[in-house]
Amino acid sequence: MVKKIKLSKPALNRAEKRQHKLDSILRHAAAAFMDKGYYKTSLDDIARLHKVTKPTLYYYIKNKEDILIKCEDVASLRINGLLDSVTATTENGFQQLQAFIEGYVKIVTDDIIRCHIRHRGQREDPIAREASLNMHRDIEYRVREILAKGVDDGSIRACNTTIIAILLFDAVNGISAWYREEGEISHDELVEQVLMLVAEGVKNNT
Amino acid sequence: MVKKIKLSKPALNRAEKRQHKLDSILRHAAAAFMDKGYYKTSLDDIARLHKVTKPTLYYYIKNKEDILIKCEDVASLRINGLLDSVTATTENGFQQLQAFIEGYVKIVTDDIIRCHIRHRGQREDPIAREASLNMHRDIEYRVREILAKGVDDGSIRACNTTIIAILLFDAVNGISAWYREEGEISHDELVEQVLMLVAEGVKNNT
DNA sequence: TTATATTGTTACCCATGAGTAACTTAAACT
DNA sequence: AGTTTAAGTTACTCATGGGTAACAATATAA
Repeated sequence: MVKKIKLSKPALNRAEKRQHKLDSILRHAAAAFMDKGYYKTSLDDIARLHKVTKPTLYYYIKNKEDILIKCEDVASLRINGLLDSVTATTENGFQQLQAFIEGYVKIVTDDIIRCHIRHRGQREDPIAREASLNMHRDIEYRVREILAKGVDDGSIRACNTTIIAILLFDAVNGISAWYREEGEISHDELVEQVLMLVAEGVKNNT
Repeated sequence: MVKKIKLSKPALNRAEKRQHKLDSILRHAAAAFMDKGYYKTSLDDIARLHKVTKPTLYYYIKNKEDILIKCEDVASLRINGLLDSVTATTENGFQQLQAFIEGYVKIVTDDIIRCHIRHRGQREDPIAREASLNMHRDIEYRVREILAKGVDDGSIRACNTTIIAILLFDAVNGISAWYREEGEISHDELVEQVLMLVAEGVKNNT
């Protein structure tokens, strides 16, 4: 008889497993929210995607809205992480803006980011609502700061950085609603077109 | 005793009155949808805004979703009307694009237009959903045609008109979510900034 | 092996809100 | 005037779905 090897600690401890489960729930939920919208997605739907029953979800989340909040936390980390790395360089403002857009177009197809973009500010709890709006404002503000830096160092023309930041951010956020990686348009072409628009506009000056 | 003057036909006949009531319902509904979102707005809420009771609404609308559909019809008429007048001129593509953006920024603060932008495609009935998406696609297509005309006549630089049309359209549609006429930013400043971005981008080329 | 905390289940409660039936009041056209 | 149509009301039905209580199974630790 083969001697049983005593298994050392399982590959993943409880906390890690729990975290994985939560991540999976958030992913499934975000995908469902993007597919059918928040209100048309029931907790039973989400539970089914995750192959558990509804009450089990409550072991990982506080309530339905908490899913949205947790998704947003993940999205916030990723977007702010991108902004951190972009603004940490010694490049000029315009180059940082380019880098941000490139990075943003890469992550904007992720369901959790898409979910955040589509559902931000849609909270029933006024505190959660405020937090969501503030989080978005903070990000927008950081984009504005990049523009301001560019205006300052001369790489970006003088403009109302508040307005321009919102317009640009809305344009790239919009990508999350229509762009599909499997579709006709390649990622590179998309980035190229966005960058050209941002840099030069559309007017022909030749 | 004063002789009673026989009143001639009332100022508004029934069909007109009915139309006015319907318009008012749509307006109230659109405002409520923008304030709280479609699903958080009950028919009782809308009825209350209109100072009637819920069943009365059913004299004017088929069901809740029908409100969204009727709002969209109004929005479609206005946006396509703008596109009609813009494309009827002999101006070049870039000038037509400018004219469209100017006109669009003017109407984008209207609750019914905002409601359409926010809720397009969000239909339970698959046929209504398809209709909503097609309507939006048609408009987007017409913007693309303006760009294509501009590329053709040399007023707009060569670009992927499909992508650029969506990006620009998303940027201006986004305005409906944040711009308030009572706010800090004047309408003229907003239009100026949008047109500058569209024309020249943000890069400083001096 | 046994005790304990962790996951999970079945079966329910209950608030909400869309939609309807049946009835009342007001207006308009002979 | 009286009849008809429009417009509105009160009082319901009923499906949906978030959330919970109470119980069952599984895994970890002693």
